[in-house]
Amino acid sequence: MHSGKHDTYIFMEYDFRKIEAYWQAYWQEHKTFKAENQSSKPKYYVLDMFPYPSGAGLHVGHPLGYIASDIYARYKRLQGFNVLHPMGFDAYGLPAEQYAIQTGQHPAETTRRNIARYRQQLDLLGFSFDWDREVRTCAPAYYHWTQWVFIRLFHSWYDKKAQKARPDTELESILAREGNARLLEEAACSPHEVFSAQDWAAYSEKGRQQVLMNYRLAFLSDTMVNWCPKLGTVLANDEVINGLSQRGGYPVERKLMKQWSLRITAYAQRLLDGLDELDWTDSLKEMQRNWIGKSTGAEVRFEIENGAEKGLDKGLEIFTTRPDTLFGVSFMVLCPEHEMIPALTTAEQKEAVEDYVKYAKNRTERERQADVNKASGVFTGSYAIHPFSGEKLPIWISEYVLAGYGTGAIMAVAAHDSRDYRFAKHFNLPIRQVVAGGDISQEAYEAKDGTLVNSDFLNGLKVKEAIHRMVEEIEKKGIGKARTNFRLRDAIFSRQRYWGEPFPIYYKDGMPYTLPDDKLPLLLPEVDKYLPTEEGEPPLARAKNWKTEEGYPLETSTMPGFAGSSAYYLRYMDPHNGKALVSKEADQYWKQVDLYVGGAEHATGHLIYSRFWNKFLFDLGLVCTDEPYRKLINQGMIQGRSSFAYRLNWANYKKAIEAHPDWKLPELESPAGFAEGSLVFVSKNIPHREDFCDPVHADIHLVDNDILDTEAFRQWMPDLAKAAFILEEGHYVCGAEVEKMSKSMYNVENPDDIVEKYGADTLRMYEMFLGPIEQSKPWDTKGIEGVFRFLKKYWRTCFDENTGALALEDGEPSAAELKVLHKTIKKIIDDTERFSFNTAVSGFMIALNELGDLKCRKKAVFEAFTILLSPYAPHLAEEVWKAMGHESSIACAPLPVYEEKYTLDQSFNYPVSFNGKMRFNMELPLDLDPAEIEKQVLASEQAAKWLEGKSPKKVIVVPKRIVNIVL
RNA sequence: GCCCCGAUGGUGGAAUCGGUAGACACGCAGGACUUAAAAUCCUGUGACCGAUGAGGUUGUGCGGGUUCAAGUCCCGCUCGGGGUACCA
Repeated sequence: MHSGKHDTYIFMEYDFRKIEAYWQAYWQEHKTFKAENQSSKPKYYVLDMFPYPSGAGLHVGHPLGYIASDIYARYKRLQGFNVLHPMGFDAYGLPAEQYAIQTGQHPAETTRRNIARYRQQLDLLGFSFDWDREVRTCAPAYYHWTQWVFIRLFHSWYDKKAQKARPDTELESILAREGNARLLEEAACSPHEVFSAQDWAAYSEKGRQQVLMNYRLAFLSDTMVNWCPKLGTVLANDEVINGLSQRGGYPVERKLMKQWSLRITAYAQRLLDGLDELDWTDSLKEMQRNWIGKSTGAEVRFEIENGAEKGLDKGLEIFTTRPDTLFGVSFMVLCPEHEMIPALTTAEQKEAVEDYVKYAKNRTERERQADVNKASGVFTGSYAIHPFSGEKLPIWISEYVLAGYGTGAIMAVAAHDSRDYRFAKHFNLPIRQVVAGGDISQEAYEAKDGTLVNSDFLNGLKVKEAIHRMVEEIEKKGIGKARTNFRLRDAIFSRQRYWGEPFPIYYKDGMPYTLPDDKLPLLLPEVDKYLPTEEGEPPLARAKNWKTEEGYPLETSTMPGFAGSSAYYLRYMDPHNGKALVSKEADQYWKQVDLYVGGAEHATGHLIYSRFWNKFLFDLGLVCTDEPYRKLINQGMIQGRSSFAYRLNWANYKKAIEAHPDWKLPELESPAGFAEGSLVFVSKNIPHREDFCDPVHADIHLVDNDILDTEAFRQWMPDLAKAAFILEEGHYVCGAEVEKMSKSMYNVENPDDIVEKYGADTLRMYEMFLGPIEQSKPWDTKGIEGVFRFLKKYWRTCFDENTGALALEDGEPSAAELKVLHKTIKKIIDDTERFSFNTAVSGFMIALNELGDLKCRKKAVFEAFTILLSPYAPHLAEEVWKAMGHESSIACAPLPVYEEKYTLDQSFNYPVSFNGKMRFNMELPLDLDPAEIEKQVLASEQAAKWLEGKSPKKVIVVPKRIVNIVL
């Protein structure tokens, strides 16, 4: 962190550098953490979200989750589990490609370098990864299987009735047998025309392929996509945040393009239901539920006035969650992309409608989001007919109706929907209240609470009953039916980029076909530049001979980032298998991830895609569990804690001289002299400092416990060479603020620096000690000394300070010593089980303090203690373990067993309270029953004093807790 | 706007099932050892009243409530963090 003047003293005692280097080499050499695919032991699979290796390397926030999972993995090994704890790299990604575009350097090269750096940093922290199982998504042996799964997705369709994916060969035979009438209902498919078996027989090869495309789980279609011109590619919904790209923050537009998509919507219901079974946090499940966004309601068809003349005799289909408000409909609204618009538009309205559609088309996502509260739209000139009242309802167009949801058309109930209300107010359309409640002259009444009015046969019903009744009526009339909708959209699966998995797809007669399995992996070709071609084709179009042996052109898009990360947990089970993604045996043995640790930011991306991917593989019988991650822990983010020095600004310099002669400021005539090395910094708590000074970032490496190293600060930048400081109590005290960890704020803490100064064991324990694992918190080294002292003290207790030999004694531990030990065994095991690592670290400190008080140096006690400590401070634990004469690594030691008999108390100190207020404590034997306790308490001297002859109304006795007397 | 989560000393946090709030650690103050520093060890440390003691009062964002007993449960707010955003 800063000067190393104390280092010699650290070395004399606990030499963490030597210890950690030794054990890291030992683990690597002995393959201590190698997991076997066959074992008599029960299995446990602990997985971290693998990192994207960025050029900046790891900062202290990254390892937080890795440390937690490593503790748990090591703990499970002690418990006798065969633990799989692998690590790898999510190696495809935009930054490496952006860098390649700028420098011409091959992204594979940058990625390889960054991975090497990550690996080096990870190794320093002493993780128990089985590196023999490392995967990299950009390795051909890995993306072979990403491509292989894509081929399966392409050749599958989703049977809604059976609730599973089935092969397209079955689909073809159904179509040949009976046409698609039934499948339009029973299969997850894109909307398309109904046809008969005879029609199918008459279709050409190309025509059939076009039909099949509507059913495939990986399909090509013209889709409204998020196009990012700056990145030159499309993005998935979860990669767009507030209209800007997640990576880089560039603007994103809506654009109609031919793209690969995954029919993830087919699995919406299963993705929703599956959540109930999972041991995930409620907040994360809730996020996924909202993202999937199930809503139930009804689809209703409205006749168009003179529909037959306009060729619209099929009417207008809308979706609503509030069929109860059908009598409150006063107009209809279509999205600007709606296919019926040309037919609906009357001659008088033609120009206005065309202008509006054009306007809406040119608006970016960002513009639309900025104007959420503005109403805009245009009347088509046509009318729909109310199915019950027969009333004429004007049909409008507005961008507040979305093309991708429901049918892209709504019935507007201005009184009971705030968006319809705003629109009606703006265009002066009628507002008709049909549910009693609220004040609709002010705002829409949206609560699903109240009684129906002005609604014919619904009058007097409660909202819930009315919804039910109306759906019945709609179905009876044959104008619609109950229907469920999901907010979840199909995932756009192609990227117009270089650095990703190539699709195993070639084109024949304009239609895509999959490569045969024996042509996999389809290797990523070399290109001269990582930019799109002049014609706007993706970079792969630059590759020479980018075609099959038969000369068919290959797909030029590549797969998105989530392709490689969707099934990586399976590949770790069997990473070197060249014949299958994962062997049956390996899958049967490891089944699913028992503990998954990673950031909550993947809630609506990776964690959904991955569940979808797994469910698909499950349907194909390739994996044996329906959900990939049984338990999930979201580690919080570690923020930066910036330090500030307070610079006296020139504007206030003269004033400061007058107001504060005690600051002894030199007389300066010009700002030039001021700038040339007469900068003055005022310590944080000097009175009136804030009236004269501006805060400026000071590099946190020049600050220790908020005290600035003024000498180092002067040397930091040339401008500061002659800086002067107004001190308080001999120190310059800095201010601090929590900000994002970033270079520009000079607040990045690098794990290597901490390891260099305190060692990996201290860093590991300190990151855990900082607070609950799920909580976000600023990085602050303030408390690290406490953990460091603990480890030094542990070392000193076990080893002789002068000789370094084991200083523990043989002999039977005393009752008091055993009590401390067993109390600690229980606490550490309980805390580790519930992922409360911060309290576990406290438990070690308490135990060492208590053993210190007892002057305990018994080998038997410290042997058990050291095993408990080994997941948290593995290097030091190994060192002690070896000194005790054990041959093998402590990682294989058996976890000490808690025995209650050593911790049982003979008596218990009962707090006795009167009317809820604590008054005195009374020690009583433990085995008393409540009645006996009550008797003894009431008979006591202290109770008599408090009762003063009165008899208590009530006495509450909670064994081993409290006695409460109510007067 | 909607959904979720949170608020405890100077600081990070503990209190696992409604049962002695503030464990553990940092910081701070005082002391021991030392020529000195570092390292190490000891003592004190929520606030207020009291004499520095005994002792007492008060105290978990705010206002109510349930209970013998509330940081914990219920109702109503305030503030902070995260997610999501015309999803009909």
